[in-house]
Amino acid sequence: MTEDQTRDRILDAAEKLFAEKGFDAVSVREITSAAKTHLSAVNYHFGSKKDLYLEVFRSRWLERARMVRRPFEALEHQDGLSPGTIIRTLAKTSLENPLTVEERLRHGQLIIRELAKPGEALDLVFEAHIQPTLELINRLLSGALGREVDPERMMLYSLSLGALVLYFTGAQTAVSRLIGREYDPEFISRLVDHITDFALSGLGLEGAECS
Amino acid sequence: MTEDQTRDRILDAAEKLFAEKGFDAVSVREITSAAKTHLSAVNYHFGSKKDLYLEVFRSRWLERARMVRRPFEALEHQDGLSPGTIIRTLAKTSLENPLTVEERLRHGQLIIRELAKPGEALDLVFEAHIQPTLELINRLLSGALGREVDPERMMLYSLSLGALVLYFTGAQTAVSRLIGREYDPEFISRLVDHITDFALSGLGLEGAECS
DNA sequence: GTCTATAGCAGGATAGAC
DNA sequence: GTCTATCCTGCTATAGAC
Repeated sequence: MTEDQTRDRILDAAEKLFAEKGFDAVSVREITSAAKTHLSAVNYHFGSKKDLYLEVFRSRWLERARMVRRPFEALEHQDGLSPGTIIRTLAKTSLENPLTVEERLRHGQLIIRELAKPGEALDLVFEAHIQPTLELINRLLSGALGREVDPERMMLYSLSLGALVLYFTGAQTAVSRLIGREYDPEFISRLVDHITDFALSGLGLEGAECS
Repeated sequence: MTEDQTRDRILDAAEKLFAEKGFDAVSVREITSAAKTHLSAVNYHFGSKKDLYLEVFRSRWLERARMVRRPFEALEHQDGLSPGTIIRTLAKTSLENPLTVEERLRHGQLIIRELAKPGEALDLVFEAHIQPTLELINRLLSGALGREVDPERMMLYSLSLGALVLYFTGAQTAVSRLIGREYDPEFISRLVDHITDFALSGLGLEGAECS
C-alpha cells in the first residue's frame, strides 16, 4: 500500500541529490534519510544504488523530457514553418516550460554530468530522447529551408543549439553569477530571445551570406 | 631531490583521474598508485585530497588556460580587427592549440563538472581566467563593431561562445558518438569553422537584421 | 623526507526478526 | 513488506618507525 509512495519518495530524493552532487558524492543513507525511510528500502525497491540511479533517468528524466518537448513535437504537423519559429519554439520549450526553475536546473545538471562522463544512463537518454529529438530538429529545419542541407552541417547546428540550451539551464548558477541576474521569468524570457537571435543570426552582423 | 618529481607525478595522475571520474569517484589511493608513490605522499605534499584538487586547478588548469589563450590575448594589440577574425581566433585557440586531444578533453571535463556544481575550484577559475577572458572578448568585439553594445547582450553573446567551445571539447565523447566522427585534425578544423560560422551568422539565413 | 601501519569512520549491501 | 543490526570493504588522515 505504502510501497509505491516509498518508492516515489526515494526517487524524488535521489533525483534531487544526484543532480546536486553527482552519483558518487551521494550516499544511499543520505537519500533514504531525505526520503524518510530506511537504508535497505533502496535495495528492496531498486536492487542497488546504481540501479536506482538508472531508474531516476528512466522514470523521471525521460518522462520530464517527453513532457517538455511535446510542444516542439507538435510542430511536425504544421505547414509553412519558418526557421525562426522552429528555433524559438525549441528554446521556449526548453526554458519556458511547466517545470519550476529548480526542476529545470536539476534536469540540466543530471545530463551535463552524463555528457562529461558518458555511462549507462546516457545510453538510455541517447536512444529515447537525444537521437529522436535531433532527428526531429533536422527534419523540421530541412523542411523549412525547402532544400536538403549537408547532414553533418545540420547535425553540428543542432548540437550547437543543444549546447546553448544545456548551458543556460544546467550551468544556471555560474551564468547567474557571471551576468549578475537571477533566473526570474523576465531573465528567462530574455534568454529565449537571445538563444533564438544567436542561433538565427549570431551577433546581428551582416554575415558573409547576408550580401 | 625527488620530492618535486613526486609532487608532479601526483598532480599529473590527479588531474587525469579527477577529469575522467570527478572528485568523489576518485580515491587518493588510486591517485598515488597511478603516480607510483604511497598514500601519505598526498597529505605530505598537499595536506588533503581537497587541497590536491584545488592545486590541480591552480597549477595545472590555470597554467594551461593561460598558455592556450595567449594567441587570443595578442589580438588586443592589433588594429582593424573584424568580428570574424576575433571569433575565429577564439575558436582556434580553444580547439586547435598545442594541447593533445586528450589534454583538451580533460581540460574541458574538469571545468564542466565545476560549472554543474560550483565549488571553490570554480572561484579560482572565475577570477583568474573566466572573468578576464570574458572582459577581453567584450572589449575586442565592442572595438571591432565600432560602437557600444548593450553590456548584457554582449555578455550573453560571450557566454554563448563559451558554451559552444566548452561543449565541443568537454562533451567530446558524446559529440563523437552522435556525429559519428573521431576528433582528428580534420574534424577539429571543421569544428572551428562551424563555431565561427554559427557564432557569426547562425544558419547562414537571412536573419532579421540582414535587411 | 619517506613509507608502513593503523586509527577511525562511512560506504553499500544483506540476513533475518517481526 | 518493513526495518534493525551487522558484515565487510574501502575511505581519508595520521602517528611514528626508519
